[in-house]
Amino acid sequence: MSTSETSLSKKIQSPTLTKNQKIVLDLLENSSEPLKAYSILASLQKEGLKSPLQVYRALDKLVELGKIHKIESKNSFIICNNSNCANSSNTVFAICEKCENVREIKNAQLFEGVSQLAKKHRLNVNRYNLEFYELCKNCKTN
Amino acid sequence: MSTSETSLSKKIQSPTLTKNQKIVLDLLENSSEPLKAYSILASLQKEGLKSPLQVYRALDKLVELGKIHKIESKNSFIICNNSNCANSSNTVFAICEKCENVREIKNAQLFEGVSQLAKKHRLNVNRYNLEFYELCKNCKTN
DNA sequence: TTACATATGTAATATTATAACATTACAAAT
DNA sequence: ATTTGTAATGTTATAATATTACATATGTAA
Repeated sequence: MSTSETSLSKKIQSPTLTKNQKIVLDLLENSSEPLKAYSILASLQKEGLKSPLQVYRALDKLVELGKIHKIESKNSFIICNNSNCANSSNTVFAICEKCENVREIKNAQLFEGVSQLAKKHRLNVNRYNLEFYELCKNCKTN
Repeated sequence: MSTSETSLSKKIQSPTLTKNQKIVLDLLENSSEPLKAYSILASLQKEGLKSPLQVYRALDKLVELGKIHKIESKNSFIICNNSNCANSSNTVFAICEKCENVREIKNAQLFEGVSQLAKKHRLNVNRYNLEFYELCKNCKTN
């Protein structure tokens, strides 16, 4: 093993995920919609998950790492599709008022705009969570 | 009874609250912080409330009327201190990351700013909920 | 009066989340 | 190689939050 490899093999910002974290992240990555903790548990029982706590612990960690987000108003979790999140941890979602569909909005200008607004109003904000309620395309046409 | 009185005595936008709604609103009005449903229940048992459902029903109605707001990330409810809410139903909160203190921000320009941002980014937003995470004054000095 | 919508009371239960505690895995330091 | 510390795990039990279901009452408009 070369010395150079050892010094580089340790990635600074992203610790390797543990088994439970990996399978939970995997499930969310392959889901088209936010999932709830107990539904994750049900789906992953065949992979060995046995208790809610195992799920919640994995979820907590993944949120902390910015790999997923919690949709607070729905008690559910969604994969992060935004490379910025690991850094800023700000989130913007559009939630359909009818079908409850959720999509994360990743628009650097919008992010920045909200931050600027906060600054302008003398708010010393570490991070924020913005939930826009709309009528999604599908629901609008139907 | 004069005819004029009958025609005016019915206020358009604010139905009279029922007993349960009134006592829940009262409690929130006199609270310096957001309250949780079951803590409201405990506080109001002497007033006759007996079941969670009575509390949740009153809360739902009050939220619908814009008299209170739900802080989604904390499962708690806070009195609305913003005369705009009945109309716009947009909400902006500043939440302390340390002590969990919550204050509602009522700044028409900020409200409008966020709406403008949404519009600018082609989002057709009915209403929004914005939660700013900060370190509050108290926590900052300590 | 009838009919309707809305609110109520009550019990049971569903859903979401955490506490407590014993154990294991792994990496860093010696 | 062993010790030590931190984080993750497994498991049981339970706490906290929220809703379903159903019977009854109340207010209001036709």
